[in-house]
Amino acid sequence: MTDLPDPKQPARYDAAEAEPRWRARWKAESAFVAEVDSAKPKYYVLEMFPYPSGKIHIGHGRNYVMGDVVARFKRMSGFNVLHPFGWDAFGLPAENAAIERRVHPKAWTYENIATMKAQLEVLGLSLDWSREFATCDPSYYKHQQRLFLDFVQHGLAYRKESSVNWDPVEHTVLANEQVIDGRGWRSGALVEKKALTQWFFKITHFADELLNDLATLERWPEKVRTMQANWIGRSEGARFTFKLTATPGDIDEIEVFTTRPDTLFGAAFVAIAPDHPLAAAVAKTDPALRNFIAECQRVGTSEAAIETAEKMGFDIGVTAVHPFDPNWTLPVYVANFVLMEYGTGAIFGSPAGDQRDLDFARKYALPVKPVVLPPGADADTHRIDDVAYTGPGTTYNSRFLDGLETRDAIARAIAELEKLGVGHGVTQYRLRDWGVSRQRYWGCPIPIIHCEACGPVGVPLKDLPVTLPEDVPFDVPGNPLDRHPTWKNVACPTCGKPGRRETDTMDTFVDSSWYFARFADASPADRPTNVQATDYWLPVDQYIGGIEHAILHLLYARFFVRAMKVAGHLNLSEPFAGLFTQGMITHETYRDSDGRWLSPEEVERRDGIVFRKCTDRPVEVGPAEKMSKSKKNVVPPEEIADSYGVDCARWFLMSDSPPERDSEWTQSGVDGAARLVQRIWRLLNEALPHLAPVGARPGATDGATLALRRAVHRTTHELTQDLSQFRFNRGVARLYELVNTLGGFDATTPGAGAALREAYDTLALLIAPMMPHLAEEAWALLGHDRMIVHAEWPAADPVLVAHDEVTVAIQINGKRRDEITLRKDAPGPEVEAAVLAMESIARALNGARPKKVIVVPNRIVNVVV
RNA sequence: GCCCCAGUGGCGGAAUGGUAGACGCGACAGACUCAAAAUCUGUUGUCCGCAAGGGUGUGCUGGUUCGAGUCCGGCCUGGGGCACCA
Repeated sequence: MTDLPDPKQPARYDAAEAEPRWRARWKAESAFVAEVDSAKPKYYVLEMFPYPSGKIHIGHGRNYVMGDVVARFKRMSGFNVLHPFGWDAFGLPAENAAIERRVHPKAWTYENIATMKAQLEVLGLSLDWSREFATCDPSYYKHQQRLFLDFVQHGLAYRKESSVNWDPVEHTVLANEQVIDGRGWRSGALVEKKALTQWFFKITHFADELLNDLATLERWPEKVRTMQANWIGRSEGARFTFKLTATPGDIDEIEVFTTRPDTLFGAAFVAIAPDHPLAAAVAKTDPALRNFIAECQRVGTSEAAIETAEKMGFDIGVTAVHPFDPNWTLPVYVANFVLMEYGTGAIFGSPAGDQRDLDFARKYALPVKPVVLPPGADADTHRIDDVAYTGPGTTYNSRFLDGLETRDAIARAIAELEKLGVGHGVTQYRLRDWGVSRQRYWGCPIPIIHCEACGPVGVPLKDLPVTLPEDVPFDVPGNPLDRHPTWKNVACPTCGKPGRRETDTMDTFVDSSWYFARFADASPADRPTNVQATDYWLPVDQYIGGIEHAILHLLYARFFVRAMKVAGHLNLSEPFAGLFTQGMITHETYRDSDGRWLSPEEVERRDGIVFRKCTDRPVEVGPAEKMSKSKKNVVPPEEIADSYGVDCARWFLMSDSPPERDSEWTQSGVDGAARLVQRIWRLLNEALPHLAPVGARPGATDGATLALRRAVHRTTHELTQDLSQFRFNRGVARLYELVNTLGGFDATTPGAGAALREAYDTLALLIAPMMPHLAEEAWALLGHDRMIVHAEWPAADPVLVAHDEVTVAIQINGKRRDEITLRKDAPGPEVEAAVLAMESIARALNGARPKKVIVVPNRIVNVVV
């Protein structure tokens, strides 16, 4: 029996066959390799590069597909597009894998990269792979070491002491995420704070610039700019000193910072950080204070842990003299909520004007004297009970500040402090310098040699890169570089005497702070950047990544380009002209009865109950959460690619949810996308015999044919806007509407051949960014010789986009009562007359006389009675 | 604890201060079929009503406005970040 195709049942689109074929052609023609071309406008689109954690899941896919849709759309729109890819390859998980599975971090990382690259290729991304690198490649981190040395030279990197989370059992520094309820995640030991001398980048040098330039980032989400501004936290206030009545450890004063010097007459106490020098001095002779400080240090270094811990203080028995009254002394406390890193590590507490100070005062029975009278309040009756008044008002109970408004009182208080010579007005930032030292193996070595005679000396450029030794064991916790028998022993480059290598490596945020610049030209072996290439390609026109990077990564990158500019490696200040923060793909989570996470592949649903596959063990189903390896709620892209085709997955990822919001991966959504793919293919095949030849242009049309043309041009117009504005889900809806219109159009309509040609050509072009393989297949079937990746984005005809009639709702007192269809832009009086003549409106008015008729042209008519 | 964001049918969501629920999913009904799958057509916020029509409805609450999902105040719930996860 022969298998003749049924003319009524066109063959189904075979994605499994077509997709690899088109990817091979793109590759063969190097369709996505970018070259500098000054004749064309450039467009650099970049998705935040991934950490090679093992496998790509469809949640990553959303990020890359989004970027790819933009890249393909811009390429078709005439831009010279750069769309590179690489790997953020240093990091803690590789070391954890080494400890847990006895694989070397390097082997583990490069294997993961190979796996993930193969997965990515299936997604059909229009990437220029010729620029690929991993940050753990010595050919990349070599240049990072050079940048580090340049920063040292320009005073942008320096050493100072700061504290880390220390696991006293494992003798290891712990990351904040490895501290769980104050204990080490593996050892369970109570974590201690430990001071180490570490390297810092001087990001505070650019604090003002980083804050002010946020205003220039017009294509960044407002919320990200707000978050960064708050993070930098510029505040104006005063720094001044309290003289002490005793001088423990020869310390005779405390410098504090405050934004509210106007509340000084409400002061009840002075509080210092547990790691303040005065605390240490007093603790020498006070065992109880030593215990208190030790207790504070068990909280760990994270601000969240410190802020959520119960507020506690310890009176150190020293008093401080009020700067405005030598006869007024205040108790000095060590308090667990005062941070050494912020301001001066000391504050004064004015309980009536600060909630935390008030809680503290109530707890330790300190006086609460209100000094700011809220607007409208009465001085005789205004009381502070459990709620502090933190707003502005009129100063009272405050001697020479009495009667002044908050603003003036602040200025007057600062003037007084200056006159007395004990303080001055200052601008303070919450932003702290960036600590980059990590006591870990799998990171970029800090290219420094410590010499007893010369101090820290930079490794000479000719000796870069300082590479990681590979013969290291991971069965003992701690930093293998520090324990290595030979690696750290090296002669001082300056004097030749025996020296020690710096065994700390760099924070992995350093790696991701300049990779986008290296992508402009990843080839130079002798310098970090090819400035000609960076001048052409940078800044990144569209950067796409998760909102979780809104502050740290993006701020560090903004710092880095400024520092690189100082060192002569770049000519710009802002790395990312446009930013889009996409939401995450979520999926339910599954837990076995023993509490282990299970992947979606390991479970099955039977009669609505979820079981571990092939067993009777029920599985606990958790809510949809961010896809993450740790919770195993991931879906691999190959699974979808093999069954439905990757275009289907791409389409689903762009549909439904707005891209900035989280989106749940569901099977029914994938099914819907698969139906659309087949529907397009079927409609195209059915219409094909009726199409005019390639290049035919529709003449004058009317009726259904004109309506079809209008639909095509309107969709083109709207989709162009939607793609430009990252409204992919709306664009998807518009394309569904167009396909519905095509499905309802009779292809045998006389004289419709040219309009149909236009419609199907346009449809193929419009779906090309989201479903590139199907678009190529359709384009070829439509008789075009060149691939659609080289085709031009269609232009909408404004005449066909415009509507000549509009339907306007009619309200009476804001409630919709009827509607009326009028020609577009009909003048107000004409609309009003038409509306008032309507029988339904007359009935609804029931004889009442309209007081006012509001006519919003082409929108709405509201009759007010 | 602090900073930022979100909340709309059974579900994902749409809506320059101007017809709330586009589009998709699901459900229901019908067509085609011996039957099924696939496909196609229709209905689908909710309440009252045979219908015409009307009430009600965007987390809660108060306000601004001719008009509020949208703007403002106060809350509730969920999410992101908090400097060593990336």
